[in-house]
Amino acid sequence: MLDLNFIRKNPEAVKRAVREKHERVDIDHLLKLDADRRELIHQIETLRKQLNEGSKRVSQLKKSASGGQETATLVEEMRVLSDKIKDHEKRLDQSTPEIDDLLLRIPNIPAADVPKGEDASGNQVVRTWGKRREFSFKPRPHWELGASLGILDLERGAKISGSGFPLYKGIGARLERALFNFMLDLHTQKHGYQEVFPPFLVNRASMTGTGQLPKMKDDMYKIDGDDLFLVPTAEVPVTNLHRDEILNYKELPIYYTAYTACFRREAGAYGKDTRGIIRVHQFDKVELVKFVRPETSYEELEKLVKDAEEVLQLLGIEYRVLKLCTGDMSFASSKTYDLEAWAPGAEKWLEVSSCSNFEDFQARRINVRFREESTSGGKVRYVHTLNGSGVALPRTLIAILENNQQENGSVVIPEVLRPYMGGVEVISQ
RNA sequence: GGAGGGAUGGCCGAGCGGUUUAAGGCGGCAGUCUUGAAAACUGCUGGGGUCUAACGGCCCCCGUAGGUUCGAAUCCUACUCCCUCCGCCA
Repeated sequence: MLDLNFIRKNPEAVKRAVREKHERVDIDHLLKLDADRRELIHQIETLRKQLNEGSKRVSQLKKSASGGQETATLVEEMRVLSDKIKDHEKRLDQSTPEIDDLLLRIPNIPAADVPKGEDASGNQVVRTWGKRREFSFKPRPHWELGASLGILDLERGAKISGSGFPLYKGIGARLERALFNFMLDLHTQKHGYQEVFPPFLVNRASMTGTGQLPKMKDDMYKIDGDDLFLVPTAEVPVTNLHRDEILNYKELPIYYTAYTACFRREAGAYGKDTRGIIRVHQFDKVELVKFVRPETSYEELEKLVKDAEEVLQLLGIEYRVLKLCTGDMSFASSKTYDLEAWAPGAEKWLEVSSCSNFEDFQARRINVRFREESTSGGKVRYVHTLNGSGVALPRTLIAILENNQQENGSVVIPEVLRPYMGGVEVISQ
């Protein structure tokens, strides 16, 4: 959510951001509603002041126990005034939700160095890492490898739940577990993140706070009978951890990492990436979340990306880093880097991480602030929030299977995972 | 699921229709004293909105939302969350 005061002063910049991110919000209409609202507030406050003064006089008159008639007249006057205020307040209550709703639909403004672009084709490759493996045979896609190795059973997953709910078995299940344990250990032990294990169901306020609602409501699983949603990413519970708090400057920066399963309906993505586990309704992910001082957030974004990259480097997966253009970045983001791993079987780059600086956009929604040092005036300011996958599992698993496959169909386990696998070096039939 | 108890500022805690402009304490910050620190003393110390060039003024916030009243932290209703006990249960 943007600062309404900022919108008043910079309507053109806001309109540009709305256009660039392909949103539709009538900013002029918002400003009109806002002006009306402020006029109404002014009226109410004037009336309320009169009411407060009148009530005080009633109190004094009653105490002096004189002028019964005067008191009765005044009380009657105040009753009329009170009704008038209630009437005005009703009008205010009608306009406020519309303003709030419009505010929630305005996207964040892209940072100055974000490339302009309409869609994914406008994204810039910032760097690549790793050497493309030369295969002496035609690399097979992960769904074939997974099935023949008996570690991935999509048919039975579909039987239990439906298409897009993968079932990992045996050494495959262990590999999945090894991956997120490895990632959590790396981030907690080497990168200084605190591990949290949050709820997988969250309430509406949390979903709205991080920006999934109202825009993405069709992409989420909603619990029937309760106002709860399955988390589409750990970003939601972890970022909401400090909702409505004022942090001490000494606490910043705060780094959290969390494993959760993630649930996404992927409405509107039907027919895309239907083979294998490239796009599924349930997947595992290790998330990185930061709360930082505003001055440091872009520096913190670069560090966050490096932390995610290290996961891929240690796993020996070829990847590239993209800086997303205005048209392809998410609603709430100021600047986003995507990490894409190379999958030689599926023959495409797969997004395994998306790292964003939201500046104060989320902080404003979830009301997370911090108090400055008293030497800086002790002012209360919004923190900046960041997050990124560190990293998403199914596609990382795909990259491992497809990159590390051998001609006989077996797959070599990356060395860093072997301690988590009971020393298993190769998955074979 | 059933029965009770509770929710007040960063924390503890008073208040139970009108000097509440939310007592008091703790914590925090600044100052005095001191070579420095501690102690003691003094002062300051929540958030939001709105008007103003600014100084500052005014309005709102005592879990949330309604209601009663000239006036609500205080009375009424509903809801949420926490605690205790019972039942059920991994």
